[in-house]
Amino acid sequence: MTMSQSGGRRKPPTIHDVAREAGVSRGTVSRVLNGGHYVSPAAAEAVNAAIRRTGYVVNRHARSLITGRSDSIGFLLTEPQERFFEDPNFNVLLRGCTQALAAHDIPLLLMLAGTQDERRRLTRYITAGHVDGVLLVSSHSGDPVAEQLRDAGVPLVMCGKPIGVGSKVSYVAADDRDGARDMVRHLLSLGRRRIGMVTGALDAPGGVERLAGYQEVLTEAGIELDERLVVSGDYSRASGEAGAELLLERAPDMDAVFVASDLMAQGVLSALHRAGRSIPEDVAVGGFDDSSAALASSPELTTIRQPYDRISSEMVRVLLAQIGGEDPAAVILPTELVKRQST
Amino acid sequence: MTMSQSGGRRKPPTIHDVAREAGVSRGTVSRVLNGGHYVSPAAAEAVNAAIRRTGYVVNRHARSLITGRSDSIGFLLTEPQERFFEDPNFNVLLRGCTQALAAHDIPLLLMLAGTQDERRRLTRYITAGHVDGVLLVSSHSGDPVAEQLRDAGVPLVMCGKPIGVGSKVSYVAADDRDGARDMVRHLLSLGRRRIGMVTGALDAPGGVERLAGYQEVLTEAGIELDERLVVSGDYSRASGEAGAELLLERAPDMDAVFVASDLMAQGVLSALHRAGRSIPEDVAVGGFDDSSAALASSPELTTIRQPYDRISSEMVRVLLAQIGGEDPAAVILPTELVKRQST
DNA sequence: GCTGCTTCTGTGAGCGTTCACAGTAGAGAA
DNA sequence: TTCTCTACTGTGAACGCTCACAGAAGCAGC
Repeated sequence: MTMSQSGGRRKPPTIHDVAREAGVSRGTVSRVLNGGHYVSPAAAEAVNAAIRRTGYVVNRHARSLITGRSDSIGFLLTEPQERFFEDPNFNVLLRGCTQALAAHDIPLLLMLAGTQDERRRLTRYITAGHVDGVLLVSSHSGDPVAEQLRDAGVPLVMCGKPIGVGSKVSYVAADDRDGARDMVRHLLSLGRRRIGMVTGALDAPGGVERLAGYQEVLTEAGIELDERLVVSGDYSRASGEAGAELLLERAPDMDAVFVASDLMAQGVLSALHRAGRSIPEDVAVGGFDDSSAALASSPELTTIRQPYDRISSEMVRVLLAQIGGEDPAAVILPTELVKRQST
Repeated sequence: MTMSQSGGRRKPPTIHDVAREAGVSRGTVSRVLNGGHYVSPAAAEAVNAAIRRTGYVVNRHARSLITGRSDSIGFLLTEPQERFFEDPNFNVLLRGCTQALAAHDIPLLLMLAGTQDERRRLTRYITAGHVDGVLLVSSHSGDPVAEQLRDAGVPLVMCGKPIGVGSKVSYVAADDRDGARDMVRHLLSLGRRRIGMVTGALDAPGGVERLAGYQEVLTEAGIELDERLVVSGDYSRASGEAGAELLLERAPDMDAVFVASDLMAQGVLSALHRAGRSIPEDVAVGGFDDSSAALASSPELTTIRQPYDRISSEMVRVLLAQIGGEDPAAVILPTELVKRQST
């Protein structure tokens, strides 16, 4: 067979070249390219052979011009830049989405909107139709961007439950409350009774739910809630450190802490070490996420695994469905307790 | 020709609408859009007003179809996926490039090629002309992808010096050797004489240069090189940990270690702690990168700062220049010693 | 007057696709 | 025969833009 050579090639082959090569018309080649219905087996075979021989690749711009679709989707992160630097979760999510989209041969456009200006610029870009849909990640939800995009009719899926409940925006989230429950039950099963908590950001459902799960299990166990044992954080490492210091001050007899993210738990571990507590003997520490931070900590962190791979693949699935005309959907995925050395 | 109005407005305005609105022709609008040369001030003003009034945004697909440019560039990472999860440097680079491109209103397509299959798929995608150029990140260079893209005539800039020296590929890198020299001189200035090293991957210039700098300074200082003091790593946290264990076994009298990346230095710190060494009293530890890992370590890491923000902006600058027809270029940026608690 | 030059403007063509539609061939039914 | 139906194929027109080119207007020099 003829090898596809890379001689003095200047312009790439067009659908016309393929048609001529296969001895058929443009229309037939186009039909083969898009599903292959109403094409005779012989023609399809000839076209495929011609495509292989010429090294033809469809010109996405020409296709987009007529279909009105861009066949690309945006990954929009509306977070201050430090969090993107610091938090491994974004990475995992970004990678998962990129791969899930790659399976559909859809490129991902990375959009980082740390500032107000960037947010405006990107919103305009998106609403101009340059992407077919948006995967939106933002831990402080109640984000105006989400509503703007939804109102502009842009297919949209958020990671984590958005704050406006009935707002008709798709989202995929882990079962935060259930995960929190599992962790606190685990700490109770180890005989701990003075269990503190460093919460996540409480302006978003994720943080609220994890706190609720903690309170729920303690109440069930007949343990009175002690507000000195709860401090709030914002998912950053620094807030974990500060939170632990505050807890030690307020409740020196604390024998366990449930921390709403692994990154914060890293900060908690530092503070506890500094205070001379040994882990898990004096204080057991439980995290949330099972991010790479959990393994990088010493001791390695017992944590609640969020199924990030499934979260990202579900986000993509729901988004593509929505682009295909389906209604917005909410997906809640189960979490899993991962026991390591810190408890 | 009064047929364009038909019920509720669905389609976005085109250049034609703007032209009619401004009372000029398509050509004039196009000229205003692309630089505004050969346009009278009056016409330019009318066009801009019309653009504002109609909310017109150029259709990039139509433009790309005729110009042949896609006005987007790819960020290609050819690394096994674990490294992308683990290493904060990629994040910083990715963010820097995204922002530098955003300033030119150029979207970034994220391309992750962990496997051979993905590499093939993405190479085809790129050579099909779907992006105007590629920012290539790969710590194990000598990457066949780089040569393939270069041979296909795709504008390309690598992060870090590629292994084939005269290979006519643009790259931007920090001055690895000089950084290593600074760090080792710093350790010497603290009175340390038994200085170990955990190297980076030695199949790429970055790792080799850092080792060379280390050897150079020791030799200058009249210290005999001791091969028991050098172990090789691969930039991963685990390899740092293993490396430190090996060093402790081979040279228990070691009083300092220079580690070729912060992430590996984290591993080194763990191993040293476990062995009961106090830092920096017993062993001083110096890292490389000044990534977020340096601050997340305890004690905080003395390290060599790579100017990632400048690296990314230079990569973008060089790439855009190359797309504009300029020759490939190499840029070497200076590093800086950052003193913290680990030395 | 004609010629040349500069600055500005409008027009037709065409980029590579998809889509709607018209057309063909062959099989089966009336 | 003729008509209908199905399975397939080819063709012209878009899609929204840029580019080359032609032309207009103004001005100067001869």
